[in-house]
Amino acid sequence: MAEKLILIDTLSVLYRGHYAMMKGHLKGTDGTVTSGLSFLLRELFSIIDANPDCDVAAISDAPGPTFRRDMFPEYKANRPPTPEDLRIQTQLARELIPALGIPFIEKQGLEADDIIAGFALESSIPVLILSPDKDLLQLVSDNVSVLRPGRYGKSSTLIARGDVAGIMGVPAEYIADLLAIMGDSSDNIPGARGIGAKGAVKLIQQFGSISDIYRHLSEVKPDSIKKKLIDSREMVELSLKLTKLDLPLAHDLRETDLTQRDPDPEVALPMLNRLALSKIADRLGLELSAAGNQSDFTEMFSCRVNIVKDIECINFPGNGPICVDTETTSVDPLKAELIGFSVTSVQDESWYVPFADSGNEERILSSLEELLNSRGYIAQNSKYDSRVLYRYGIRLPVPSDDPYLADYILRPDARSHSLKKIVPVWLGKSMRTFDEVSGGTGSLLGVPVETVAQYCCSDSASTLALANRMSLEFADDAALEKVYREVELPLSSVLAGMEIRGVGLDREALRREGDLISQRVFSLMEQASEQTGRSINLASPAQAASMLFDTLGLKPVRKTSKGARSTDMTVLTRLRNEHPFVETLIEFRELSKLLNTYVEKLPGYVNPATGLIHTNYNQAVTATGRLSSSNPNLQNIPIRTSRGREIRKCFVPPVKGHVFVTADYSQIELRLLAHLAGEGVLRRAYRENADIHSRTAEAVFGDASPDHRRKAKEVNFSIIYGISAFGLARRLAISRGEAAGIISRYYETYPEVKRFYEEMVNIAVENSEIRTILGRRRLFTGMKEAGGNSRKQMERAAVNSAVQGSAADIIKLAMIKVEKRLAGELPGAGLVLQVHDELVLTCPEEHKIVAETILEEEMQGAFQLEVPLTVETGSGSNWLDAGH
DNA sequence: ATGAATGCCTA
DNA sequence: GTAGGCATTCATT
Repeated sequence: MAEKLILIDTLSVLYRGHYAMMKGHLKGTDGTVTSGLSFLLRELFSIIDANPDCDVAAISDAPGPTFRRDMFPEYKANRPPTPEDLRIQTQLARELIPALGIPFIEKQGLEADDIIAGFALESSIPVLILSPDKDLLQLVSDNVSVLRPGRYGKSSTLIARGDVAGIMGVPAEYIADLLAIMGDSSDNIPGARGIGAKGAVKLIQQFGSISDIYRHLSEVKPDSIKKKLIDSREMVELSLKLTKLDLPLAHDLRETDLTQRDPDPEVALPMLNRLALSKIADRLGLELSAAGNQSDFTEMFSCRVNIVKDIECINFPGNGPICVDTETTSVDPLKAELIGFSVTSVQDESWYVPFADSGNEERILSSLEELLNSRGYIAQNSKYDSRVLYRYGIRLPVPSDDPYLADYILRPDARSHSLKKIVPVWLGKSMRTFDEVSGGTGSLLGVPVETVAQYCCSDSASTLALANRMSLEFADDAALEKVYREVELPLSSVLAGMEIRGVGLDREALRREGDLISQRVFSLMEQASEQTGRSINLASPAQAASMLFDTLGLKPVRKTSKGARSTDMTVLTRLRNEHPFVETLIEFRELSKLLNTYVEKLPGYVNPATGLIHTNYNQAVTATGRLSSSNPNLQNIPIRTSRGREIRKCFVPPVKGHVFVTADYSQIELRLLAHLAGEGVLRRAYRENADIHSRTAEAVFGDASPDHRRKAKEVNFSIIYGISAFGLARRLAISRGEAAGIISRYYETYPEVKRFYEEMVNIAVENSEIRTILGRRRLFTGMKEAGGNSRKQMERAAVNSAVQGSAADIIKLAMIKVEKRLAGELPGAGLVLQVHDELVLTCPEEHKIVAETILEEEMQGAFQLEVPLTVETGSGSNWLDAGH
């Protein structure tokens, strides 16, 4: 007797896969589109792999009419004909699936849903249904779960009894009722006219089933809903017959043998071959006849696995750092519960320690902390593990290696630096994915400990192997190795600390500000309809364009990249005096941005356990070496407008009695330009502590009037972005000719800047890379071949990378130095925020002067340049007041 | 539900 | 003109 019955909603999965994979447009050797089929087979075998002892049936709709059509002729009547690509794939599935040894079932007059329901309801063993379709959620029970296939590389989700209400709003037994009320346009199920998903959920939550609702019709609250229910009664009851899956299993199907059989290579191989589905063939151990198909098969990474209760008494071979990998319940380090971990000390031997419910948690943790601190440690994306372990009381030193960061330094152009991606690159082996091991459930909790141990040990063993392999790669590039070992590795500990400390959010103040802003937003919406005489969704750029250029007759200024008439800020600014509605739209845009992005989103990021916001600093995403911040992004908190500043005010120190101390580099990128370009005039100006924008204004315009100084400031910034006459013209709202004149006068004033620009372009072309002041690389390939705008764009990026990347290097050095000093001199203080040229720390109020001094000294002294680095500091009880 | 398009916040 | 993250709309899935 099998342990589990797996039912595949074949066509739904195939359809979903076909659409989800459209981009790839997988094709067989004869051009047959296979996106959906390939997705279906992948999902199917990944479930089978995860459930070794299971019965399986691939269920399909039979062609031809169904009993539902007899009952309701319009059923599924509004469907467009199946696209040809899909029709072919369904036919292929009919032939291929049985040949692969998977029972394939369809029956005239029945839909797949009915057959699945029949099997599921009568099964005596647990049932797992693979389907993206929400209709089938009505079958979920203690015995039946639904697995939704992952979309676009995301992992699949397992929906068990307790999960349905969370997803759909009502428990499984009411799903059919829910669908019958809300209707379904794709199946042409009518439902109650005028009641949508939200209304239907509300009704069911309040009254229960459809018959309950109609029994209590008099109690239904808004009369409008009551009337809709009365009007649609017949349709709703008919709809329920269509949505409800309660047919008993047909007799002839009851006898079907659902055990898996051996594949039939005679039929399957030629098909797989023709369709170029070699991965599927590999999986089945079938050998494809065509030559060359084996070459993409790589050996799986493997290691010896020991499952142990504790590591206390183990003598780990060697004396180098220990490689560790944790398995947890979440990718979010604040939610993650430790399931277990593995340690590897040499080569390919690993120890796995199950942690959760071990009954021995304290001893395990203390022995792990002792081991990692005495020998040093290595981990893939160590910041994650160190944050998880921090919550268990473990304090870790700076990691000795982290292949995630090493790969970012060695292969800055790689899209992902994840373990699964880099192991094949560096070690030539492939890795089992998390999804495969979790059986697509997204969780390791139900997975046998032996499997988890194997997976976890492979991770830590491969991480150690990577560290060793990648160390060799650094050997002939001392500068690059320094960036990795002396900047990125120590910085990862600094960032972990910053994320752990978090920042406070004054939710009360934020809510008050939000109330003010939304009041104003409402009145702007009214104002808009008065000004234009029509109703309009101000949030829609398309509607805004139609209003401005069709209804109000204003002249379009510019096209968007896709040819639509642009309505962005630069356009609206020019149209400002043409019609009062423009001003209304501008203010609406500002305020709705603040509301949607900050006021309404930030409170959701406050961690319930700490009461603080813990952002994530990503250390391996940007092209230039900068950090980025996400969930939430704290590097784009408003500051320019007065209402924006009110939001910044709501950020407060994480500890009572503390203040924020901020420090930012003054014009660090322009100073770096002076340094890197060796531009004597600029250098002298900075050494004399001159007002650089005024100097530029005098040189370029002949005087430093406020307007000329402002323009000169823009010009100085433009240089850093890789100047172009076109861009500067747009920025300053002047003609391209005038902009070109300004640029040439700029270059006459600072000739070395022009030379520097050309030098950077040359280096990028010749070496296919640009390096920062510390030697960090960014690759520029194909510049020789590129022409026109694409070449120009690469040139600007190359110049900017040298400057922006070097600034990133320097502030990273400063962060490491600041944290070190704080740890020694002001324990209790610590960095909390970095915004590219600004650092923010938190410290007790009485230490703010010392803290300012430390920030200033360490930031100024982070790296010696030919020009001074200057820093402006401030302190206060919120982020706005701490700035200046 | 997803991704492209558009737009806007930061340095 | 550089570098990011993330919001909504809208069409397509």
